[in-house]
Amino acid sequence: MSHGMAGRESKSRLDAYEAVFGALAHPARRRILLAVYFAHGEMSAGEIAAMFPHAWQTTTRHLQVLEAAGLLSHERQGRNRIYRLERKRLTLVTEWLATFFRKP
Amino acid sequence: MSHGMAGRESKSRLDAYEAVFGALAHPARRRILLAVYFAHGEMSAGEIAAMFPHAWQTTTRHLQVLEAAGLLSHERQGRNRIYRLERKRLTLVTEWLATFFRKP
DNA sequence: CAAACATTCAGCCGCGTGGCTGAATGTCGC
DNA sequence: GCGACATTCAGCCACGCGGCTGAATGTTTG
Repeated sequence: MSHGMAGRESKSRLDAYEAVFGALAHPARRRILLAVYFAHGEMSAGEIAAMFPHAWQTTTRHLQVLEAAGLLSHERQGRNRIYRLERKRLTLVTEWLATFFRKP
Repeated sequence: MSHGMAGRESKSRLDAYEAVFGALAHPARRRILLAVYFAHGEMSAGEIAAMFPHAWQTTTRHLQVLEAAGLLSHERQGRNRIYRLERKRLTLVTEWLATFFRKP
């Protein structure tokens, strides 16, 4: 018990998978991630919302889901909100997939 | 236009992403894939259903979702249905992820 | 063939999700 | 400070999803 929350870690890890895979399930959210990536990792909420036909309020919620999953972070810049891609978080998925391709 | 259905391909490809990411969104379905993998790639519907607290009919539907996404296939063996893991299909996800980690 | 077993098919239902609209918040320019 | 702008917050509604139960299908064994 040297490091404190040993048992907890795996619990919250499962939640993390849940959040990340859940976030990736929606096509609009996958598009957002790709768009931000191709815009060199940063994009304002307005620019992102402009990509979609639906109301920007809807996009706002998608952004919140992505941020809650740890896939995006934001920072206020003047009157805009700049969203930044958190690529490290995607490695969770990579890890999960890697299980299936390990040679025994 | 040398290869014929050029425009179509990307359409169905998008559907494929939709199906695969959608299938992976549910924790029970992720568990099923892992379980089948650790059982050396094959498992009967009954064995899979036994892993979960909920009714087996519910698991049946999860299996259908996974099969529709191309992540599992099945084959009748006596009175059991044997499900087999289709690892190749997971490479769709790998590809999608790879985009984010290419060095320019 | 009948009974037992493994599994799916069909239909019901409650809840979360994703779309919308209408207000609220925060920031810049004059 | 006021008005314009960018963005979020709050609340509404419809639809799909994932759970359930009850019947149907197909297969083996005596």
